Amino acid sequence: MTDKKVVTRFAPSPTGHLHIGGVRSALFNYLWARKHGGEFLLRIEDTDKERSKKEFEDSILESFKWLGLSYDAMYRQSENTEVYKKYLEQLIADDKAYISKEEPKEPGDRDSVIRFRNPNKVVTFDDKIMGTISIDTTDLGDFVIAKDFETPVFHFANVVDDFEMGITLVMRGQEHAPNTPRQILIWEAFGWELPEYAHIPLILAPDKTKLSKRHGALDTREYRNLGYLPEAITNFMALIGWNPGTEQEIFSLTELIEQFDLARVQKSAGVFNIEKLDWMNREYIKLLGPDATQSAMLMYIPNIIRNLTGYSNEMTARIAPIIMERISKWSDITTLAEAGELTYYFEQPVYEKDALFFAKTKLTTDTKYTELIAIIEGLKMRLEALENTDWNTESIKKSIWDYTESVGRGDALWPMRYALSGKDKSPDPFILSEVLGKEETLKRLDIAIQKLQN
RNA sequence: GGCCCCAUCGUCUAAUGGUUAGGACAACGGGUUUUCAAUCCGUUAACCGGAGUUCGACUCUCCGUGGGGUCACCA
Repeated sequence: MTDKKVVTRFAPSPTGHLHIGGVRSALFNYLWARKHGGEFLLRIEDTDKERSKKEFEDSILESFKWLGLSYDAMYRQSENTEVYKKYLEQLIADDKAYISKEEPKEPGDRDSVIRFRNPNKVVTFDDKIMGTISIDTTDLGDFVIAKDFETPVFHFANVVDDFEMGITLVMRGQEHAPNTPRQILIWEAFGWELPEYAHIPLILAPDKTKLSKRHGALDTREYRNLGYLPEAITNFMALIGWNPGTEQEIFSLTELIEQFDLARVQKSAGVFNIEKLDWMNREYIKLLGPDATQSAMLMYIPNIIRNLTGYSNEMTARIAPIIMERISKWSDITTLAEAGELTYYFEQPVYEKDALFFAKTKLTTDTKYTELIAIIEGLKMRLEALENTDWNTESIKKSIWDYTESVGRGDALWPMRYALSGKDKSPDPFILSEVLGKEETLKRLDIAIQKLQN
């Protein structure tokens, strides 16, 4: 096959959304094809008429688009019935298969199916990842390959299509490995040249069991909705079960195409580690420009913030850089907002006056209120002197820095920050002052003074 | 249960017979600092067990143990 053009495929059945594990199968097939200038095909395996749904097909296609995995052609098995019928007839004519009378065992079972005449032999194949695998197919018996001429079953349709589409490498999850011999039997019955096989390791949940619904988000669209970036998803998925052998961790899709190598694919299953995904997603967020982060802010800021009387899109855009520093995915914006961490940007915070005192305050207990008032007045006076046009973090800091040093930084900066945010934890007072604006900053300092006077 | 596959820090992994077993995430500690975040620096932490083979095994072989997959008229 050395000179043959590489053709790979991803063959999902539209009985559910694109599973996150499926993303990696698709990705590896995509990478391998692109790396070799070959073709990557998408084949919708919708032979199960009851369980296949258009809605799932749409969802899968949508996820592909989002992930940026382009395919060269798309097929549906449901549109290929004539071809299967032709090959089914051929197999029966050659006495490699036969129509079998059955006693239905379960509801829905037919009283007649098409069975493959199993030669009952040991099938050995060379897997590009697992190595040589040898399995006795005897206990498979004469397995069913079609319910009738119009209704082929997975193994048969899969083989026929892989042949018809000229697939050179069948790469899929390791759960398919034990099924491969029966498919090889069908290939051999037709006398077709076998494709190569590569069974990639499974992705496991943190408890090392198979990834399933109860482990959380599985549908690729959920990751999109949570605000993960597609580049982070593909990068992260590529690194489960594969590594370049170097210490590089961040890869664009293009770099993955260049560096991906089947020879370096793991044999053992890997756990899906969401913390590392979060870290990686953050790395990608850091690469984004202000436009992208601002529109993400606008999109993910929840109604509890939007409904505040002081709300403005302008403020939301302005605090974007501050928020970006403390999130790893867009939905964290919502989480932050819902935890009350964003409210003070839009309205005067509510707090107790004693909270204005720095924990390690040097102020004398019996006169501390008047002392603190004096400090805040001192801050105000210096800030007022700042021109509106010069109202930025650096100038603000410069204008009060020496003063805070003279009265004790903590005793000045803590109350200033508290007056602006009403929170024990927040960005520093200089940044806060800048985004709040001169007028609002002075107003909040006044309010702090008023509180202290009562 | 039969058959198949797998086995290095908690997790993703590097190592292709000779390394102080390396990196990343996480965790922890520290610097910076008014708090948080960010950032920088550092620490803890692994070869599943037992026999071989060999001068020498994480690396090779066998057995055991553990984990996973698969055994449909689903894919």
